[in-house]
Amino acid sequence: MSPNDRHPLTLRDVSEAAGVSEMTVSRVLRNKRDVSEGTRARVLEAARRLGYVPNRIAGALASQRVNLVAVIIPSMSNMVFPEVLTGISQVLDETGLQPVVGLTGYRPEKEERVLYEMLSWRPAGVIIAGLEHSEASRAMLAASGIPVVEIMDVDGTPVDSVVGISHRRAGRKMAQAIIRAGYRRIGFMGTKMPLDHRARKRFEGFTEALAKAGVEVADQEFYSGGSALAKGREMTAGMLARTPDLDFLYYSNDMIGAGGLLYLLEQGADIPGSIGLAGFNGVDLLEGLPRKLATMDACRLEIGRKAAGIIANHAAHPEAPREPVHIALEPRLSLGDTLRTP
Amino acid sequence: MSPNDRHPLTLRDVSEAAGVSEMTVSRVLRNKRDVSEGTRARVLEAARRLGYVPNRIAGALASQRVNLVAVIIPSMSNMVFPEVLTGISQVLDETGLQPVVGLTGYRPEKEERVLYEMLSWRPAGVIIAGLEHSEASRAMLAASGIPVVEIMDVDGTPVDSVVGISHRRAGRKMAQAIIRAGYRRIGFMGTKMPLDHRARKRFEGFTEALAKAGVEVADQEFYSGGSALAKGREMTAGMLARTPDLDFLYYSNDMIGAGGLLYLLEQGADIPGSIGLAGFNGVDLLEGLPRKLATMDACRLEIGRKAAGIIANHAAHPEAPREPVHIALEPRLSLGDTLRTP
DNA sequence: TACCACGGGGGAACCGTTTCCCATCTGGAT
DNA sequence: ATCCAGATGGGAAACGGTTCCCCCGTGGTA
Repeated sequence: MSPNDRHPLTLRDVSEAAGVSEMTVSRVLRNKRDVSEGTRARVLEAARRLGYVPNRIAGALASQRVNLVAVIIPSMSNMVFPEVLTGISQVLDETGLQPVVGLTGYRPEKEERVLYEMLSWRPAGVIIAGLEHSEASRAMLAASGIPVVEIMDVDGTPVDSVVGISHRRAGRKMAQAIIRAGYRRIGFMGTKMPLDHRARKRFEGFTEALAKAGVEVADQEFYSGGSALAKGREMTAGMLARTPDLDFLYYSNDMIGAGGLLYLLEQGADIPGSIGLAGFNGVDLLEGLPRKLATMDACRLEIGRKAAGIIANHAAHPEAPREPVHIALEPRLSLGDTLRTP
Repeated sequence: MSPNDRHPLTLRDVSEAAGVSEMTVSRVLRNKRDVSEGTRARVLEAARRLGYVPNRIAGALASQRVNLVAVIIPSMSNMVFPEVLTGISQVLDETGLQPVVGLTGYRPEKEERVLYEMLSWRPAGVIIAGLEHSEASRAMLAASGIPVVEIMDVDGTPVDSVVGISHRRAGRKMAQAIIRAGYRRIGFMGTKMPLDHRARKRFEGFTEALAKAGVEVADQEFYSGGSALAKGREMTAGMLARTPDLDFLYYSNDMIGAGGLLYLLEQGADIPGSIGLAGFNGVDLLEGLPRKLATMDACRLEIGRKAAGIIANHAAHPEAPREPVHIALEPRLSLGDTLRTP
């Protein structure tokens, strides 16, 4: 308010304005006891009038406590991570903790840099996607001394806590449902991302369960970049031209699955009679499609909420002994209208 | 590495291990001059061996410089803000600056709290969605003394810099295109969000331009919650049942527009002959639809990149005089297959 | 009256860096 | 031999809070 642009306000400025010591101002602003109602009101009024905003950097240094939670994820460009973030925010909002997001672009070196950067702020906890990290990253996480929650995936050895689903199992479950429904000539479409370990694990679980039933993937194709919906369309057209006798198409995500579904509907395909389809993720976009695509829910919101809960819990009870928490959520299969019942 | 869990490592630990002073370690780690190659190597080696991660809190306090950029947006749940964030990250990644995201849920009080929280970390800049803020928020922004970029919208008075499009103009442009194409009985569907000022401005611009042509919106409906694609479907069905003679439907976002499009295609409607459609945003999802929905690109990625660029520029030249930058991007109309040419 | 507990508030040290300035050493010029 | 510049490195004082401990005054109690 007062055009005192000399230098950002400090506790001292407020204390002088209120006629008390800096200590008292600090106590008032942190809602500590040992201050009378009168002084408290005076201090609050002075702080408000001056437009004082405390300096958390100094506060954090002195108290050795930081209200930041590092969240490290590969990307924002598909719907999955934003939804995880929404879950994290929902829970953290109630606790005074603040998420800080870092993006790795699925690149381990980038992940390492981002992690280093984040840890240098001494956050209250780390939420990081995946279980696959560079040696150095794992070392940093382990040495940080703060709670770490690896999310999305449970197939592997976590550094500390973990919240996710088993993608291998998700792949298997889908394969089993497909086999049970009587499909045998199965095609697979997915992203061309060697570093997307979760997609890989789903595919592995999928082929493994097919093998158990004596079935092999009859055709497969991988894409990268571009609009997923359009890619699903193109790839489906291409694959069916190449391998016309397919009776099922498994897509590694709902978006390309939806593209394939729209394409097949236009072609007048008999779904799920002569050809079935399934995707993965359970995005709510599917609700509005002409037919509901079979899919498997990845529990994204819940993963975010649970992970944030673990960090929040540690932050609330700093002295409590640290037990790693391992939560494996169960992806729910939804048959939709594109996977016939046996 | 060494199981020295006593207490997080400090410069002192590294300096002792390397046999130099803390100052020298600090210089090495910040790539400053005045250190011989030999010492530099020894220090680096010691830091690596110990697994030292600098404490930026202390660093920031001492140097009065912070590499964080506050990004304050309403939500992550539609594709628009994640894409803006992607743009911001792309640019900030090159500069050593780190975005910190805060979510407001379109609520001014929440925005105020989040902003306060963010400013208390003394970030290098603030990127905040929209031009409408509470009195207190505007005061905080103005008093903060750091570069502020308001994004998405240019219809209003910015606190400092601004990057966005004119939503009013976007609405007008779309209305003009519709009128020019000869449509006259126009229905509107949008979100029921009194606090989504940008949607409101688009609608205002839209009706204003229609009025100029002597046309009024013949029917309108607002929704909230749920899957946008499904809502678009339902609302379209409902509206056409209620007002069967509509010859155009304008949707406030592409998702509900896509729902409406899918519905009408199923009904075998003659698009764009007897009924036209248009959405807003230019999401790349539209590429894969059976017909391409007419839409208007909101330049989301570019907004993020430009806004981040302004902050990065200020951070790189701290002493340069601060000129507010005003950038109005031009949304591109794309006729797709659902808006006939005149 | 002496004592003590307690409410209310202040002072000093410290958190781990960076900034600023000074000390030392070397080698070449004088 | 002396002087000085440049290279290299160290020391002390911030930075703006919080923690910990102490002080003062008051009022009830023995």
